[in-house]
Amino acid sequence: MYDVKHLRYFVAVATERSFTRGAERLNMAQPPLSRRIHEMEEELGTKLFDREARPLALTATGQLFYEQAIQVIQRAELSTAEQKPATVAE
Amino acid sequence: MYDVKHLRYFVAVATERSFTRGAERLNMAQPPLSRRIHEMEEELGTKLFDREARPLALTATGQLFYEQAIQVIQRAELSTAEQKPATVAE
DNA sequence: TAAAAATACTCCATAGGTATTTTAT
DNA sequence: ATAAAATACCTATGGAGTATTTTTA
Repeated sequence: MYDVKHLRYFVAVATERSFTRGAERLNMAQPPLSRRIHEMEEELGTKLFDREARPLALTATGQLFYEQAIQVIQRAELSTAEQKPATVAE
Repeated sequence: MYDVKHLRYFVAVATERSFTRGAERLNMAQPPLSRRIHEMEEELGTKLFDREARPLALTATGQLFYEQAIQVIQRAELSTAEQKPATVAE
């Protein structure tokens, strides 16, 4: 997984427990969001969501991945944030 | 900065202190690498490299960014690695 | 003047949109 | 029957390549 944007997609779906509402939150259409998640699952070789469940649920792997995704996103946000205020280093 | 791949590009140039050698290390051409770094700089609104210096040097901001980039990359590597050992939670 | 980096294009792959169908309740 | 997710198709943007032109030491 190389694109932090995709991690945000995953987190949106996980948070909303819905592709439709996740897409709304992300201001994008549902089909491309579903596809992105599918491709992430293929890339990882494992399901992130249990689509049988109602409402949509994370698999055990999905839950692990969720924790990790949050951390990568936070790390990435920090790193950009810290550049902005010309925090000129020593 | 959303693409971890781009962070790797940056790290390659910073490590090699050269766009040309960074591109070699990444098995890509020099021009697109230069462009990506430029776009990162634009996005951040600040220079990451001092191109006057030779060998090529990181700016103070670039050094800060380097530390952060390393951490994001490591975090991202960990998070994918941890999925693989298939806890294939159904 | 020789190296390294920057431009100027061209091309293609990826990602997103819309319309529609399928699937589960 | 309905609501949500998946599929099909189309388009657009971004990223990479090659060729070439600056740049600067």
